[in-house]
Amino acid sequence: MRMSHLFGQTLREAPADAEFKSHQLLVRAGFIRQLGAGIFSYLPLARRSLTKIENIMREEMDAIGGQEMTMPVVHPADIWKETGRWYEVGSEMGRFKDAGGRDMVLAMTHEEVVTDLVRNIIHSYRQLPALIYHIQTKWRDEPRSRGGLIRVREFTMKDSYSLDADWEGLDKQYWAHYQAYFNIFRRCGLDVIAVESDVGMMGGKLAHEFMYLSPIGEDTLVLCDACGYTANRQVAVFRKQAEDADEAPKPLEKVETPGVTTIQALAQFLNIPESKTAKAVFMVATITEGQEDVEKFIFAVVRGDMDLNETKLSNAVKAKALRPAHEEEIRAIGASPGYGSPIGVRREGVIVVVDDLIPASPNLAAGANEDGYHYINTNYGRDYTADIVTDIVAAADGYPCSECGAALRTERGVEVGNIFKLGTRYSAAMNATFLDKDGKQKPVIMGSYGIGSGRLLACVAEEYNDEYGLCWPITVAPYQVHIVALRGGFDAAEQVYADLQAAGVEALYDDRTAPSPGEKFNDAEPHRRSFAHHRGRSFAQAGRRGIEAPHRKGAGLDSA
RNA sequence: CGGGGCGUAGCGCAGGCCGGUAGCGCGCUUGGUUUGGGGCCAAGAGGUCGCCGGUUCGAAUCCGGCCGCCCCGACCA
Repeated sequence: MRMSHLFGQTLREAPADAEFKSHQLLVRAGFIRQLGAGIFSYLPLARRSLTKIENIMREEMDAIGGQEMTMPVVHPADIWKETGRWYEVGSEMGRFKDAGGRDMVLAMTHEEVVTDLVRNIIHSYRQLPALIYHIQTKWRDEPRSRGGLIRVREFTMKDSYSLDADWEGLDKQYWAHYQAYFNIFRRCGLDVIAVESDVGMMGGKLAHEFMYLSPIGEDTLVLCDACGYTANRQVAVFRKQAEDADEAPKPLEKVETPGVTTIQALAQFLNIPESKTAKAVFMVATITEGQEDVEKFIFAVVRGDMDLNETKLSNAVKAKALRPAHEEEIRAIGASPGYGSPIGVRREGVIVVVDDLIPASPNLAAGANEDGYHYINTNYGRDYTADIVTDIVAAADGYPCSECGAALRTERGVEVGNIFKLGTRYSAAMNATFLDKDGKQKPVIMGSYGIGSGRLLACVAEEYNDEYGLCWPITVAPYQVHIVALRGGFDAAEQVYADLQAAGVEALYDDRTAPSPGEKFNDAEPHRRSFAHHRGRSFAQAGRRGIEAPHRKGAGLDSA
């Protein structure tokens, strides 16, 4: 490609609103332009890199038996109504009506379409297992897109779907993806770790996320260096140790605690550790009952020194949405903000969820549902009971690992891929069944697996840059070679460019006559091919010594 | 959705309080000069000052509404 005709422009300054390195550099280097919030155009350079990433994904998918296809971006809402997601997913789903007034959906993922195909095509166990995939545009109306290509609303994703007759088959395809994903990220030059994750709106059984560790990540990961346990904080578990578990229950007592509305203040006031207190957290959950959404007040109790994990709580009550309760709602059930207590609150329309550490923890201080008063020596079972007792606490730095007891550590990460064991959630809902060997109709067992190509590109950019600009791994670089022609060397550069093209090497040739050498070099930097070959006067004079091949971080090809 | 900020040339910004000719740097065009890290000189092109309404003789500037974008939080995977 001749740079004189390359569509795109390098910028000296990044747009003021670009926060992350990857965003700044991708814009400055002429890879992307923003059209609207979370909506980008991908210029020729970016397209080339994306194509390379997508071809790597194709190769790895094909290697585990995948067949590429293409499914539509616009779906009739009917199939989403069949699985219930039309009702379950909120404003994140793009919806509109077609000219005939029919409800339509912009694809946010493709389980429904796959399942519709499956019920029309798969009839017999003889057609299974199968693996299909496509690379297609998705729309997710994130309430808050940000960070350039890291978090966008319109994006392209490689998503694959496994179809099996039995659970062993699903397991096999799941772990095949697990390995294939590591291969894909490694070939793109990106180090990732796999963590156990929440199944979220996919509603499956087992899920892993592939995380690029970076401070810009929006997910918190919980890691154990001793045994290798890794999980998204949303689902991370840890070993719970009760404090004074064998202490005998003491009599319940109401004490005056004026102005003491926080756990910290309470512990200080009573001169006890925070671990000897119980914390009440008030939430309101939207729960689907039949076709209807109802709001339920959630009264959650965790030990005072720990934090509520909203994902765990949300899963425990099967909530579609969860938000903090307003003060009026709290008062309405007979509780008092700052002095909340599970003892003596209204129970109708209220779900009391208690962390499983609480029943093992005797004599905790808690609120008295009366401004200015707390109870001491509350004991679960004797003083109050819950509708649900389960783990609803967030793991944190230093907590003991559930596997080995060593101290856990947290890190930030960006989710670049995920794999889900869906099971029969979609096939059962949409009646996608096959006739098995034993002559029985059974729902197809499914898995779904995604990697966002733009986000992956952004993460690679985030990882591979230096003070001059981007320095792509050769597998992702838009061009393998960058030739800069300087005065006195144009003829030689033309020749090299022709030779490289003839040899099938992807070359970007800066044939522009106007810019000064400094400009051309600087223009080459943010583009950052892995090599820059310069042809100039010195080349004409000194022959091969005029060739320079700077080898920087990210370059992955031996010098020719 | 809550809080905050910003919309003036392709990019980065000034002007706004105190209403009266639309400005700077970079980029772009033309000519000259220069040529190994964004050099220099000269001449140009390019703007419904986000949109709608109001106040006023007169609005980029003051007032109201709306839209868009960014950040923090909530949310989501």
